[in-house]
Amino acid sequence: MSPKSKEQIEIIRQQSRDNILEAALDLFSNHGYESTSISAIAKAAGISKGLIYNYFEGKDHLLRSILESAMKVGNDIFDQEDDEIRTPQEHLSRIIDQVFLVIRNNRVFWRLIILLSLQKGVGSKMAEMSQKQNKRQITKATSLFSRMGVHKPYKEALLLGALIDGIALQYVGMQENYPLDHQIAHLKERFDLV
Amino acid sequence: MSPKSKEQIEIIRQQSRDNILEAALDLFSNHGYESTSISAIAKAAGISKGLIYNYFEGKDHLLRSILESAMKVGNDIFDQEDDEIRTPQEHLSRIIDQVFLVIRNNRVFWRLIILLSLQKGVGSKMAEMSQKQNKRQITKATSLFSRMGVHKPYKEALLLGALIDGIALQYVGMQENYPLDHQIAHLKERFDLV
DNA sequence: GTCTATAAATTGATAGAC
DNA sequence: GTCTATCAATTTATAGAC
Repeated sequence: MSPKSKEQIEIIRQQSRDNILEAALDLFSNHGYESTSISAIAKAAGISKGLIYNYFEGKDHLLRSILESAMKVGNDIFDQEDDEIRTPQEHLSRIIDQVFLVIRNNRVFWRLIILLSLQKGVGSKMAEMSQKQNKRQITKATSLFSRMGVHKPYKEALLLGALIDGIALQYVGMQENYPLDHQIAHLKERFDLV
Repeated sequence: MSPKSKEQIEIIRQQSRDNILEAALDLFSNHGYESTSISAIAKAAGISKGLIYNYFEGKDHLLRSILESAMKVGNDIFDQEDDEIRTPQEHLSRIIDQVFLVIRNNRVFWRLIILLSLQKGVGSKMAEMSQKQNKRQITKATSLFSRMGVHKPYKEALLLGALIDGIALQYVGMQENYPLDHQIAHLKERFDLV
């Protein structure tokens, strides 16, 4: 009846979907997955409860959609190679920059990831994926430290991984005013990447 | 009626109380506070729902009891001074050992602490307390690094704090087989504490 | 495409029996 | 000291009106 084209309908659907996802991410991240009700999401998104079930099969499916879409963005950034990098120092420095760029641009999302990685349940699978990628990066960092002539490259990489996780944890947990740039700068200094 | 003395009754009460607290801590830590129901706690403790309300006013009071009792243990350990320590290196090394001793002995509890520190809600107050103590330790570490002749003592202390948090996060999040001792050893090496 | 009304199950919490 | 029975509120999820 109404003269809307299929494209316009699709746009509206996408907007509604994204609106729900955005509200859900914010609540999941701030209050936790289990303690966030569908009603709360609907209220935050300014819509009715019923509409959510029009776009997502259930609460768990909603969470998985959030994780999948956001994880995609993260992977895209990590996979881009940079041919202009010459020294292992530059390479490591670049990786660190990319990691924190992703974290900075997806603060609420990463708080949710950390939250889920600590809990059994729905998000466990995602936590496993995250850990697998972490291992890959440890391997890469080890080889780079090795090329740098560091004495214990594997141990160094492991420690760097813990340090990055720690800074990320403090950053996403702090309300604001966290000296992220200072921490990154001093981190690079301490690992001879400057 | 029954010939039980007041002391015996008190012992039974204490046992039941501790039994509930233990079950609740385990579930809160593994599945999160909000997603753990009173029914689940009762089942895990092998008792009825009603009994829980005989010992605790409600779910929030139960959580606070857990935090208070466990936090007490932590404070006791941190506050003990050691007069035999001479060099700032030894002092810092000792502090690090104490921190990880507490974390190691209360793994599930610290996972809960981190969990709560990331979420708004019931545990926020505890997270604030934890952060305050963190600041005190940063100050102490700064002065010790200063006495060691480190160039940027405050930045160094801040980075050490993040590293400790990161190792702790990985340790409590990992199922097992985390190389905690290796990480601590290499951490001390990298900060010239050996 | 969105909403309201409602069903069915679960939650935190209480009262009273033993 | 412990349990069972039960309440009121809230939860996820569905069906049907517009």
